[in-house]
Amino acid sequence: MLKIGDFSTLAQVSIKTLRYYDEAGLLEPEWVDPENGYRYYAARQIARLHRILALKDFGFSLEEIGRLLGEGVNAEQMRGMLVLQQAEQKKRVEEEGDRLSRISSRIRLIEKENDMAYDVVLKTVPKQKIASVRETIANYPSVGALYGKVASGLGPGMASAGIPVALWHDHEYKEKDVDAEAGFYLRQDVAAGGGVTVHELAETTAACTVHNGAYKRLSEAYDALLRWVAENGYQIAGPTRELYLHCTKPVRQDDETYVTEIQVPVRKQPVAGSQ
Amino acid sequence: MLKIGDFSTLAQVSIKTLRYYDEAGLLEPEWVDPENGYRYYAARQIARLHRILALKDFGFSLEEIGRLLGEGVNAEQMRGMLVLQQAEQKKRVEEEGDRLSRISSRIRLIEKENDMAYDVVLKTVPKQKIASVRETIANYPSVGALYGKVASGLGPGMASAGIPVALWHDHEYKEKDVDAEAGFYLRQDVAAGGGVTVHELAETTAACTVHNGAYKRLSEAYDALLRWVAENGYQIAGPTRELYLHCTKPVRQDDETYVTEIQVPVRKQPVAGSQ
DNA sequence: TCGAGAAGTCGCCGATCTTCAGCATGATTC
DNA sequence: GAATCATGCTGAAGATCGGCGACTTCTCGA
Repeated sequence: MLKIGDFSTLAQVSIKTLRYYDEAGLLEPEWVDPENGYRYYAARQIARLHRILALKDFGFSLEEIGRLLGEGVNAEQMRGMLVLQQAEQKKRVEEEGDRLSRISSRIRLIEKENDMAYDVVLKTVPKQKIASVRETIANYPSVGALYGKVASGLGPGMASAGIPVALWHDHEYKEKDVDAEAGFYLRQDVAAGGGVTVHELAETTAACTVHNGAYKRLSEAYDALLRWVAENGYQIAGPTRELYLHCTKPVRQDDETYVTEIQVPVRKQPVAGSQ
Repeated sequence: MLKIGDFSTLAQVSIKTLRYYDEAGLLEPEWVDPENGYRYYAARQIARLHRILALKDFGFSLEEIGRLLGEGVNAEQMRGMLVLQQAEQKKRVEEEGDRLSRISSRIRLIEKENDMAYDVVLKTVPKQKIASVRETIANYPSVGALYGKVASGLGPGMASAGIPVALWHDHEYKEKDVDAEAGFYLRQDVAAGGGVTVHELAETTAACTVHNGAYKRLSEAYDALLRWVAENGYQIAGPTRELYLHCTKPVRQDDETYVTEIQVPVRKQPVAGSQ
């Protein structure tokens, strides 16, 4: 029979923690003196304590451990729980590895540009209704002409139009004959017609960055963004979106107050060779 | 000028969070209406918000982010912070990988034994004074004879003797001529003499398991323990200790109430091939 | 062997850490 | 009149740690 202090020394677990485990029903002392409430442990109980510590290390919460130790869980059930935990742990390892990759990628970008440059953020973009026209246009800047078409096509529906957006459907950079879709996010449903299509963009995960400044330097943002996608093991999974968060009418290519968000839908590249 | 709700929608960050970031001085609205306190944001501020999100993803706390954004931190300093964070993240990735390895190892053990078997715990064993004799003995069980020598050598000093311990100095299993050290942990300093040495065992990290039962089955515990050491990429870094947490005098080889803790000092094996 | 002080133990309450989420209440705007 | 905005308080998560006052037990000297 060991007093809590002795047991604590033996097992390298603090007295506080032992009391907490007692209270939580994880490890009750072999005997409690009804006179003074002193807890007395048996050396044999260190085995159970070790099991608790091991399970805790595996990532189980104390509550889960309580369930695992409490009911008559046999080896087979325990194995099942461990396999589940193993799967979660694998995910965790992968996530932390990805995070490391993002940090490293950012460091490389700073070293290359010697500037804090662009912050790329992975976020889930919700589904979104859009009214747009899709055409093959001469080059990127000429997308501006399409917004007039959308506006006139919508007519009074323009009232529920949100921010202007462009979608680039090509899979690579094109000097000419660009497959472009231009339109407005919609706050409410609106009737299509007049060459304007209303449809819904599905929810997607996208790598995003914001470009503050003139359009002529937008390519720098693209550089950083595509670099990020490649370096972090993603692949492009849909048309790139450009959200014109701030611009003017008429559009000036060199207005430094413009704010543009670029979103590249991505999915994790099937791992090959990574652990 | 965007109201907080619009900005929240645009940036995919909750209003609560935006208010919190304002309060924390991380992202103050471009303008606050003094009349009603309404926060108004500029689209341009999404860039700063993205930076916050990116840094948060890198593992910085909001307080650290505040410092990184607040003072005039230049690209070089930012790089320095990121490199630090990268190092921490590398450690984290490694730790999580190790944890995964431990879970997998445990699953294999259960599958092999079809039993919950032994829980191996890695712990830091503090430095510890010990009074002992070291001799080459015929075989493992005959270590018992050494305790009498220690006891008589210590004489009245036995009063401050703690639990009996054996240290096995051989680097492998031996059938005979075992290099054994036997003695007692000391609660207080004690004079050496009479063939008994008093010295201090340094603090060490050890893989530990507890064997509840007779000594004749102690080898099962060793099996599990050594298996664990090998499977988790450790190597043995000192003499194995056996702590006799519960035993009787005289010793019986088949007493099932005995409790013995085995501690194998280990260090992480120099990684080769792992990331 | 007794007494005094030291050490151990008790339960309880709160702090820690971080990042919000929820709710109440009231003002304002569309 | 409904949605949006404000402030501000509380709670939540999880596993302890720290501190308090009150009691009990141990130890050592006289």
